[in-house]
Amino acid sequence: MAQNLKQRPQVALAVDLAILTVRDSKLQILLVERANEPYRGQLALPGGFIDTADEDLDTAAARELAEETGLAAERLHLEQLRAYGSPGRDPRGRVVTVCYLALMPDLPIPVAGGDARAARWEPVDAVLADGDRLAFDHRVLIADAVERAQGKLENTTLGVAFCPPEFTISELRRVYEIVWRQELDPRNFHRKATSVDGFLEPTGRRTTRGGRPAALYRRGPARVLHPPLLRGHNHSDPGQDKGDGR
Amino acid sequence: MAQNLKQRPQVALAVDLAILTVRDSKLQILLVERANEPYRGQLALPGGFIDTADEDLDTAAARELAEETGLAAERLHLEQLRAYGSPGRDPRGRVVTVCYLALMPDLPIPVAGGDARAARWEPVDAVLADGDRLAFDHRVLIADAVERAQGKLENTTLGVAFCPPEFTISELRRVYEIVWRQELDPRNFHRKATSVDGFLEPTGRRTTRGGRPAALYRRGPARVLHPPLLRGHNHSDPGQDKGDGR
DNA sequence: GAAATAGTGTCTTTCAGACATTATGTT
DNA sequence: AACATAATGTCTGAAAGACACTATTTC
Repeated sequence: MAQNLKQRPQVALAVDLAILTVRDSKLQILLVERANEPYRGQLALPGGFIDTADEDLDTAAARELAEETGLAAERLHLEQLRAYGSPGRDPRGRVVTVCYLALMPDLPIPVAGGDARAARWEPVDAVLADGDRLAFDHRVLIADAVERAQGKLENTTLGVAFCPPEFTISELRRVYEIVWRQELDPRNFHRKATSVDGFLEPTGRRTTRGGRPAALYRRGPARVLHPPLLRGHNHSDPGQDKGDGR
Repeated sequence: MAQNLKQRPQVALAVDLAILTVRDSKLQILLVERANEPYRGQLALPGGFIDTADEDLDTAAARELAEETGLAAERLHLEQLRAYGSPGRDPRGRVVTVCYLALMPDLPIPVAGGDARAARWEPVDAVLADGDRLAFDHRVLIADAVERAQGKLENTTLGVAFCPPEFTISELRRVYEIVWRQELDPRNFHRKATSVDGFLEPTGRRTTRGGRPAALYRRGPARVLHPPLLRGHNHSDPGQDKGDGR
């Protein structure tokens, strides 16, 4: 092992954010247009290099998130996705990035970030379909982030992370349908959501809109779903190889 | 964003391996005894700094795995766990490590690694119970690795990664029982394992041991379990907070 | 009343959990 | 025969999927 750290090759370390929301009936991701080379003019995940030498990865991610959205990280879900470190992923040199996944409700906030970069929401489907618009290997990071988010909705109560503080069961179901790209039966979903202990807490209040007023709920204390809320089998995919292994 | 990478603070990047196996009816992990300061004499995950500047993270992990076990990574399951980068985690300075999780059958191989370090199997329960034996923050990495492995067994067919090329259903069940620390009904497990399409392939061969000979199976092409094979509810844990969020 | 959306109920199928019995080898 | 382990079967209850109906609001 290393006697002296300075003798070791060092790398530049960055933190990138995959901030997802459900907006306009689509799963969208916050992207910035790069002002400088490389990939000038293309879209990239917000992020940046670790500035202070004594900054924790999670802290750095939370800081970036606050800078980009103006939101304190405490109010959002933020978790590490994974690290990416292919040698050629940044033309400037060896850059390893740790990507974080954030889930947030559709707030009117993000447009004006702390710095000059123009941050905007983009539908993930469109962005993934035209990967050439994306800088670096961010197409992969985004795909991984979406996959992680989809899985989270199965096993945890994080669907509510996409919802405002008070929401109806229909709104929550629409989140699931959009993130999973799959229609769900409203009655079965209602039954499941209300039967899971600690998932939803009734507020007593109701909406007032088109049809019959819907009951408003807030997030409950539960964090895991037992048993999970499963996506329907994708029978077109026999589950042969998800490419996770080696 | 950075004009010049060299102006950015750089960090030392390491890759650590959490190599798990089921051995001696216990979940065990391959650890090395540190020969140098810091944490001299304590146990640590095998790993090392990224040597060549042009080495991919996955490649570096596979190389370390081969050095440590003498096994080609193609035959094992190897996946990235996550990155760890707390400022104080290495007293020598800022070191970010990317931890990889490997699952392997109980092979008589690992003892003699390529280098002089004494690598040995240790039961994870014992190591986690006495965290003071471990160097750095490796207690956390190991706990995370075990948790990931447990989850993998629910949703994927990776239980077989702990088994030799041919194995019986009882052996597979024991893997699940040991990793999950939970007894499973042999009959229900047998039913489930054999009913999942592509999970197991009969070899036609049988064991010859104590009681009635058991049919031998090999790993099938399926990689995901649909529906998942769930651990029993842990009713002592109401699932309030898994500490994943922020 | 018509339209829109919310909420409840029922039937069926699938699957997990609990448990008994039979099968096939060794000593 | 005694023993050990493997394999199959049966019953039950929980939960998912499919589907019909009732409820409450606005226009």
